[in-house]
Formats: sequence, structure tokens, C-alpha cells
Amino acid sequence: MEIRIGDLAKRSGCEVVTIRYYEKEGLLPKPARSGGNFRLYGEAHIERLQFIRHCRSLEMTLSEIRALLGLRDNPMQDCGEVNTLLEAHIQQVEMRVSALLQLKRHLVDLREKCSGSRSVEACGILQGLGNCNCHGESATNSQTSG
Amino acid sequence: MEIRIGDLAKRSGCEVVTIRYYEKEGLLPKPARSGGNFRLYGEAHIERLQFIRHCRSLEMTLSEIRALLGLRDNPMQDCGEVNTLLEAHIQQVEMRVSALLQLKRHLVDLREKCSGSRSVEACGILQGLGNCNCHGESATNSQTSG
DNA sequence: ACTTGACTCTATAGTGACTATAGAGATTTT
DNA sequence: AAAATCTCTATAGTCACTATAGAGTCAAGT
Repeated sequence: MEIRIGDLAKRSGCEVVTIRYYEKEGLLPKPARSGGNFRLYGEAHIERLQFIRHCRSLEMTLSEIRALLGLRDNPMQDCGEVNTLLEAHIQQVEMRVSALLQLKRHLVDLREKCSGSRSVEACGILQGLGNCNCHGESATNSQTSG
Repeated sequence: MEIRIGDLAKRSGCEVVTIRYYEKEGLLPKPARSGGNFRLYGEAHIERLQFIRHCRSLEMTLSEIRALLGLRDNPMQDCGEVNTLLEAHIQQVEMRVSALLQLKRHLVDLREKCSGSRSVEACGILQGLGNCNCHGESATNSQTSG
């Protein structure tokens, strides 16, 4: 059974370009090619891509997924690493949630500051945003943490 | 009082390159220059940059901040737009939090599947990740939504 | 045989909010 | 005067894609 990239896209709920991107990134092995140079995929590719998409839907990064795929490809190894990886990911999500909740409290506080006055000049929100009492980044770090 | 970019960076808790980036993006006006072509900043720049950083610490995008700065620069306008913008931002944060909480439930479910078996082959986590019962993206959309 | 349309190919650039680097010039300190 | 520090511009890289251009492939209809 050989399907082309468009069918694989439909089966995995993933765009064609994204499949090619995963191939370039080494997450999907290079498939066979047809006479006309079209990619031809089999069962193994379909299952692997679905695995990747499931991980992505859990917001794992491609490098986390690469690690999981690596473990999957060497099934004799210890299961502990899989656990460790998942545990770390859960912690990241938890940290992100608590950062966002704190953030939301700030935003809601700020919202209260607008007393319905008419001009922007008098708006407590903008004044609240101007008063910066914290320098060294609050609890909200989202960049380059992977 | 004129300070150079390094001092501004220290006062605002923001990297030098980021300040130049904000200038390029039109968030900070182009400052005066010294004889040696160094940027020279005054009080207004300091305050404006602190405003930007405060907004960023609340995870507003640069385009949201641009809009707020625009309102701030025309103080005779109605305050309503500021409110609207903040309200929209709060909603975004709320949606993100609930998406992440759902995500976390999935991850925790998954963690339970590892019964402490020895080999990766038997690990319920990887098997759980393989069984993809959902195609069309779960509630977790974080890309290109601005 | 020819055309249409849908699909596929490669390569490149863009997204957001920066970060990192190279190579040069300015200023300050020793 | 030399060394260390700061600043300048310009460019490329990050992440996980998305978008575009321009060409080639294939099946169906005329």
C-alpha cells in the first residue's frame, strides 16, 4: 500500500508542507519515490506521523518528539527516559499555567483602574501600565526555553 | 539629561539590541545622536520604554503595544479603545490557560499509563501517544493567532 | 492529441520577538 | 599609547511552521 503526500496529509490532519518539513528535520524518514519523483508512503510512515501529531497536540517541541522517536526506535532500552521526558514536559506546562494565571491577575487589576472617564489622558489603565515597579522580568518567561 | 543605550538598557531591564529593535519597529522614536553617532536618550524615552516593557511583561504583542502607544500619543481620544484592547487581551490569556489545563490533563493521563515496566516496548506512554483518536487539532492553537 | 485541473516538486522568504554574530568605530580607563 | 569597554550597522539564526514562485506529473474530459 503506497499513498502520496496529499493522502498522508488527510490521514494525519497535517498539511503537506508540514510533512515535507518534518522530513527535512529528520522526524520522518525519507520515503520511496515514484517514477515522477513523488513521495510514496506506507503504513509505518502514517503511524509515525500520527505519533508526531499527537505529541504536537500536547505541545511537545520537535526536539522532545525527536527524543521520544529515538527511544521508540530502540525498544530494548529502559522506559525511564520516556517517563522523565513526559514529567519534564508536564512541569513546563504547569509553570506556564501558573505564570499565565499571575499575569491574568495583573491584567484584571489593571482593568479595574479605568473608572469610565472620557479621555485617554485620564485613563487609569495607561497610567497603570506606565508605573513599572518591577524590572527583572516577572514570572513570565516564554522565550528560548527549550 | 542624556543617557546612552547601555544605561537605558539597565534602567529598563531590557537588552541593548532589543532597544534598537523597538526603534526599528517604530515603538521608540529615533533618538538624537552624539558626535560619534551614539544614540542619546532622555526622560521621555526612558518612560516610554518602561511602558513597553511593562506591557510585554503582561505578554501583550508588539502590535497591541503599538496600538496602546498610539492612544497614549493622542490623549484627547476616548478611553474606550484602551478598555477594549485590554479586555481582548485578558480573554486571550484566559483561553490560553484553559487550553493548557486541558493539555495538562491529557499529559497526566498519559503519565499514568507507564506501569513501571522495564522496556520501552512495553511502555504505555509511547503506546498512548501512538493512539491518536483526534485529528482536527484539539483546543490548543497557539500559532499565528494575532 | 490536447487541454484542463488537481496534485506534486524544489527553493526561498516570511512570521514574532527577539538573540547572536561579525567587523568596524567611539570612548574611557590604565 | 594601549587596552578595555561601549556603540555602530548589517546580517543570520531561533521555532514550527506558512506562503509564494515557478516548474513538473498525472488522470480525466474533449
